[in-house]
Amino acid sequence: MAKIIPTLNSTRKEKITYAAAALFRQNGYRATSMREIAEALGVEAPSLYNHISSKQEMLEAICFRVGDSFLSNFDRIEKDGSSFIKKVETIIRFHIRIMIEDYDMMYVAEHDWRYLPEPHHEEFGRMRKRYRAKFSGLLAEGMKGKKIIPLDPNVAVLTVLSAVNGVDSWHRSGKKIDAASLEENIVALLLRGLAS
Amino acid sequence: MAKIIPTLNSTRKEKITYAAAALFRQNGYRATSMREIAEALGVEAPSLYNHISSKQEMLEAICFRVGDSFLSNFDRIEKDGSSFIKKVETIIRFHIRIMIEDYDMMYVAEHDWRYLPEPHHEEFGRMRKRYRAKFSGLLAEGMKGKKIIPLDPNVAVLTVLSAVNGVDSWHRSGKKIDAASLEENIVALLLRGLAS
DNA sequence: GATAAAAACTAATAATCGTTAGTTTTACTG
DNA sequence: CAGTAAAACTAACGATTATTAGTTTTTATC
Repeated sequence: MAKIIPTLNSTRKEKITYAAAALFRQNGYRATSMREIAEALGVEAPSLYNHISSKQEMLEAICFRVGDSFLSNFDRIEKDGSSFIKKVETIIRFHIRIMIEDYDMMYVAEHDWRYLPEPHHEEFGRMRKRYRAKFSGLLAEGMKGKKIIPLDPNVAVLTVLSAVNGVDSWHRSGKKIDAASLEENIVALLLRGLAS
Repeated sequence: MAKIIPTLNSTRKEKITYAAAALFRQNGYRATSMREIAEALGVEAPSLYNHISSKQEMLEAICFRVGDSFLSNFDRIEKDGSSFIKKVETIIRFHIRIMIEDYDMMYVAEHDWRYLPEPHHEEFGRMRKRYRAKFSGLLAEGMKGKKIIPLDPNVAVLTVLSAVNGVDSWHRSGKKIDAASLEENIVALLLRGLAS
């Protein structure tokens, strides 16, 4: 009955994907039914199949959009000519911003990529690994040049990447602090530590 | 046919819960069927119901065991008479150790508590909130006494708690570093920061 | 070795899932 | 306003789910 109205910057397929991402984040991929996605769009479930080919396809679209975004951003920063510590800071800030602005998709890519069907699951796993290796390499370089505390670079990457996921909790708990302060606080903590 | 063998420190019910926790962590609560849990124990699915009353009950047991453990540990540390910064460090180390030693249950409590049935879901949410408030209060106290960098204490807590979840990635990726070094690296990063 | 309790089994339930087939309604194009 | 394509609909499919009922096997006690 009710039609999914396409707009200039959002096709019908994209509208469905966004609605799916929102529900996947709230309830998880496996706990979200096609009927629920359809209901959120004011439509019956089989109608969705005029625009998408499967539930899995939506998850793929979400995960790889996020993954591509991170990889291409990293490459851009790597070549921007800024100082080492500034590069690290820019990468961290990028993570936080994506977490704030594209929360649904970012969250789903992080939590539900394990439900990707098998050629894609392994491919996404490799993407994550490649990203962490790049980041870890950058940190190792900075440690050599004494620009950074000597740590195991792999552990440092895992910890930093997990830390920015703290934005997740911020999203759900009242938001008593604005996005800019949130970003500054996280960056300060990761670069300078707790102890003074 | 095959019986679930109880041992001294692990009743049949606990054995089932552990097996369930392992599978919940690997595949997620909703993606894990009772048949899979039974198969992991060498038994048919309906046999499980001689020991547990539902799938949800297992999730409850897992979540609240973890939650209680964290809260009681925090109270113990709070009263142990050590210095402020040492308390913070001890709490962080406790998180990391639980993450290493009770990985399955910790992971499930963190990721799947949203599937708790409703009186318990809200209760667990309150437990998390209470824990973060305690931790946040401790940090705020340290900031007042200049023992710690001035930050928004709530953001600091969210970031620290998320950071220790980085142990998660360590679990899955080859473990080329031992648990003790892992702990030292994370503690150093959180207390002193990346920049030198 | 008989008896009773514990714990396994088989069979089946109703509910829900993603998806397909076939049809009808809506919206655009001439 | 006729014709066509897009997008909605209803009905139903086979598969899977957690769980129950009822029964048989195993284990422990005397």
